[in-house]
Amino acid sequence: MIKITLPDGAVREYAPGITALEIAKSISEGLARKVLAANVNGQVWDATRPIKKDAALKLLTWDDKDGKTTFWHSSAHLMAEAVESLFPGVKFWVGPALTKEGEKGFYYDMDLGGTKISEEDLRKLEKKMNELAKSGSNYIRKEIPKAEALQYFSGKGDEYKLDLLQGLQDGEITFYSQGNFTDLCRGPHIPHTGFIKAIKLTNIAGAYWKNDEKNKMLTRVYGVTFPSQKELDEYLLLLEEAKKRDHRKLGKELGIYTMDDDVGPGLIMWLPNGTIIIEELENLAKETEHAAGYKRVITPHIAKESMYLTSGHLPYYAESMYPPMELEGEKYYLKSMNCPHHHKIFAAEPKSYRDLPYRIAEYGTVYRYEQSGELFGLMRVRCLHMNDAHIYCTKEQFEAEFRAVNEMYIKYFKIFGIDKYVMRLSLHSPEKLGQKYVNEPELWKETEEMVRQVLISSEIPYMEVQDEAAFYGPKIDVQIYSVIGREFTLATNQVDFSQGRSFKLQYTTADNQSDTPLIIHRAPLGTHERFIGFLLEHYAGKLPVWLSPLQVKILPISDKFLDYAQSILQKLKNYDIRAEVDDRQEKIGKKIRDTELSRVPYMLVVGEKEMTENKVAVRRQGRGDLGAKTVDDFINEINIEIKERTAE
RNA sequence: GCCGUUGUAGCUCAGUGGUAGAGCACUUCCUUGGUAAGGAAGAGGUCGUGAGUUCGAUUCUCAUCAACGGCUCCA
Repeated sequence: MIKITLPDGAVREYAPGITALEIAKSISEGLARKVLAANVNGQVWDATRPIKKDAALKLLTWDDKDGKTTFWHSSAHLMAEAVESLFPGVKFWVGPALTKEGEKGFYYDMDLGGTKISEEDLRKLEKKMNELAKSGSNYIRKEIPKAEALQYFSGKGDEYKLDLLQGLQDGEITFYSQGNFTDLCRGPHIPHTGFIKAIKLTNIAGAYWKNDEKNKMLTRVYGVTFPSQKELDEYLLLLEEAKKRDHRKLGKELGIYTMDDDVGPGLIMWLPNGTIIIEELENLAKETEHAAGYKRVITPHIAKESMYLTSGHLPYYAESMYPPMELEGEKYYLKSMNCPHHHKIFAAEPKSYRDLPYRIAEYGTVYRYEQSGELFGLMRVRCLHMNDAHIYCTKEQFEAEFRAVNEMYIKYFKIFGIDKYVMRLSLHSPEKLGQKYVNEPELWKETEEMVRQVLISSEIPYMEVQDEAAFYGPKIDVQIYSVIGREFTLATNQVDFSQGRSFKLQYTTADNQSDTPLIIHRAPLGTHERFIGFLLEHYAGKLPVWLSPLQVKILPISDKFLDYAQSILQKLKNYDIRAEVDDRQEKIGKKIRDTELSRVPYMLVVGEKEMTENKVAVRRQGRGDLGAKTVDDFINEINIEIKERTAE
């Protein structure tokens, strides 16, 4: 007999070779009907795989992350079976479940050999999958010797699976079959296809083989499945809801920004409403930076080629810059970063250690030639306005400065109520030294450790990622997700041990020597484009009062009270409160509805009663009637909310 | 840049080988109405752009631009 330890600590004895599914049955039939897979000694297994030795066992159902992953991976196999029956001769690459935060479903990459697949085909495939699922075929695991596996796939002329086999050792190769479909697969799988009750193939996309753009492009079909139609419906509804929060939709609805074919792709024009948001953000940045000892500077949008040779941008990042324009025999580039200009400002006057840390800030406009397929609303654009600053400091000052920058992030995030983010320590890749990264192996190690120590001692939770550093040094990135699940770097705090030397930046030390400062590049508010895109989604368009382009709408009950409404408008304007009167000849219900939908935070309803008492009936967007107040009381309260930048 | 889809009024969308339609928004008039849609009339589009097929193209074909969904990329 073998001992099986369950998650609650209970130990049960079974005959060797028992499966997780049989164990589930021994506990309860109901449980057995839900088991998708099993965690055996920390590894996810088929629920139908015999357990031969003592083990810790956790039964996995739809409620477990690993249960879902197994379910979706098995769904990918089911889809492959359907594809093979509709498109004979198709060759498959890999078909994993989606595992990233917030993602649901699976895909399968395939080579259809020139056949194009359409939306219509997806519907046919769904139908086929439903048929196959109903048959309830078991997923059958088989261990196969490598030689036999090689023979099988070379017989089929399947170069993709042969390629996968190359990386596998004899003895670790398994095939899985269900119905008429057999695939090289590590597994695990759910017991049978009958679990898959609701199927939706979501889209067709191209994907480079092995994620390398030099390779052939395969066809990728995405799909999502659920154990019940209800869950699929809920999921689709959720997607619809997310679309409503998409910053591109909100940006249009709220009159934040526009783009135009004649201006060019990725070039944002900020409408008056968007410009108000920008001005408020810049005011916040100015106040914060002023308090933290930064000085503001302004630099031009272009510079000569020679500066970008010095900075290292041209050798490392020419492809991401707009091509140069030639004037008077010189090449000029649109700037893709502000740092070189700022370095020149540092160098403009001799510096001593007494001048350090030297902190200069600018909402700098930069231009980046992003690939056309990468552009994405406000989140990925070609002209952006960075909340940029550079701190030039000594090695001794570095830690305190770097820490202060992190603290500034956190202060900002509090204001915006941003609590879902990931701090990412972005490190270099040693094998890319001299290509993607400046070739200074020792300095890389040293500064990476320095940054890590700041994070650890500040007790900031973070994750480490290789090959995400800037070319001049490691950085801390703050990662966020758009409503449709795309990941972006919102803010960044970077160390630069390289450009100070490239630009021959110097300061005089206390013992009258010369030294090169370390540089911190930081952008806690990222760029206006990405930050406002993020804020629109974060607040679902309901911006806090201090950021709202229009803060108050005055709604007279009828024309008779227009004068009174105008007098209130004047008072609000005296306090720089952004307000308008709705002077349309509409009923109050209509005015309220329209104002609610346009997400103006405060509505002031004024009629006979309010006019005689010199009051306003206050209504808060999304919350309804708050009752009557005197105009002065209302002004005092909203002023506090604006000045304190209250989060909601 | 690559694969795929889409492109009709300010917005959301319908439609057709014989030069276009709805709802909302807009304008005017009636209505002066107390907390999420009062009524009527009107104006508004060379159907993304260019070329081809055709007696005739917004509709079919090709090219091009842009947007969208992915891939690659993201200093």
